[in-house]
Amino acid sequence: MRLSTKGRYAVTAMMDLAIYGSVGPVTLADISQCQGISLSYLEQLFAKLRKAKLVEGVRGPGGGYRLSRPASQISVAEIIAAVDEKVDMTQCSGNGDCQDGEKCLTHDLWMDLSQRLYDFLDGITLSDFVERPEVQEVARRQTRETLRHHLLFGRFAA
Amino acid sequence: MRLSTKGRYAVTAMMDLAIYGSVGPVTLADISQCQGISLSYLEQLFAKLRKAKLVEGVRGPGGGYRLSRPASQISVAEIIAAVDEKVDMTQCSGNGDCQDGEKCLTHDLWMDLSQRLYDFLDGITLSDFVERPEVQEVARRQTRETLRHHLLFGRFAA
DNA sequence: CTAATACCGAGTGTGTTGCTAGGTTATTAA
DNA sequence: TTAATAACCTAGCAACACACTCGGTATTAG
Repeated sequence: MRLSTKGRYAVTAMMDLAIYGSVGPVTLADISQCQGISLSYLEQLFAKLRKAKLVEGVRGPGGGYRLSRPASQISVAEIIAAVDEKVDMTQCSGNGDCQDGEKCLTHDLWMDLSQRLYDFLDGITLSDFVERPEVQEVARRQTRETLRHHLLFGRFAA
Repeated sequence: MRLSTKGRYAVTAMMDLAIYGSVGPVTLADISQCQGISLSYLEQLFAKLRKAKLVEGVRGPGGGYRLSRPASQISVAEIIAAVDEKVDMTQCSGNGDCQDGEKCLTHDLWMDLSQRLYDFLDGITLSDFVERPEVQEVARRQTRETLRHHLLFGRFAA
């Protein structure tokens, strides 16, 4: 379980999908502009998120990305694990073939801590953030703006 | 709050100090051998841990490192924060000077998650690991070995 | 058809990681 | 006093991850 800015980008982008996804697919261009992340980098991140079955892409105009599951069923741990590179996991890679007991001891202790951390992050879902009142507030306001924006560009024009 | 193998090295090394520190200072050479980490790299990590007042160095033969506080008062979060490099923290670095509310929204949500994570890791101390029965078991056995080792080299010889 | 958008791959500069190598101090045991 | 031990310090380096640019293809709505 590694945690860096890469994970933060992925989580915040997924938050955007959870918050604004009710209107329709969210484009990476929107996220790129709002979060200040490069578009191509977002594409790489979403390639992994898509491979992990966390999001679905919708091609063509009016397309974008949407969550492939309800926000309440997507945990922060899943998102971070999806964009994480495989990490070496030390010499004794879970096999327990250490040279002496001392190494295995601290190794096990770390695995214990690592598991606790994963469980903690696995217990936090995207809906935990979406349902906060101030988010609802801003989301409502910004959804109107998004709608207005879309109307300006004729996306939902009758 | 970043989390990588660097943090794992620091935490496991601190676990060693907590477990075997009762006998006396623990040398970096011992940790290096047991954990399979380079000695110089350990020195760099411990330079930061020392700067963060988490450990104290004892020079000369029979020297090494010891915890500067009881294991029950050293949290995992402190250790990881000590060896972490300063991270950029996005463009809007806590000032809230984002261009639009949307960016600030997810930024705040991430800060919230980040804080929850820190609090979680701050609630886990080194003593949580040292006090586990199987650790006590191995530590007792290995302490004998350590003592025997020291006796072989005349460290505690009368 | 045309524009929008996902999707894909190559390449690039920068920073972190973990290491090697080579020292200097401080302290202890002989 | 001397020699060994171990902390402490600096510089440099190879490998990798990070985040980015650039260029392209495929799909779909209007």
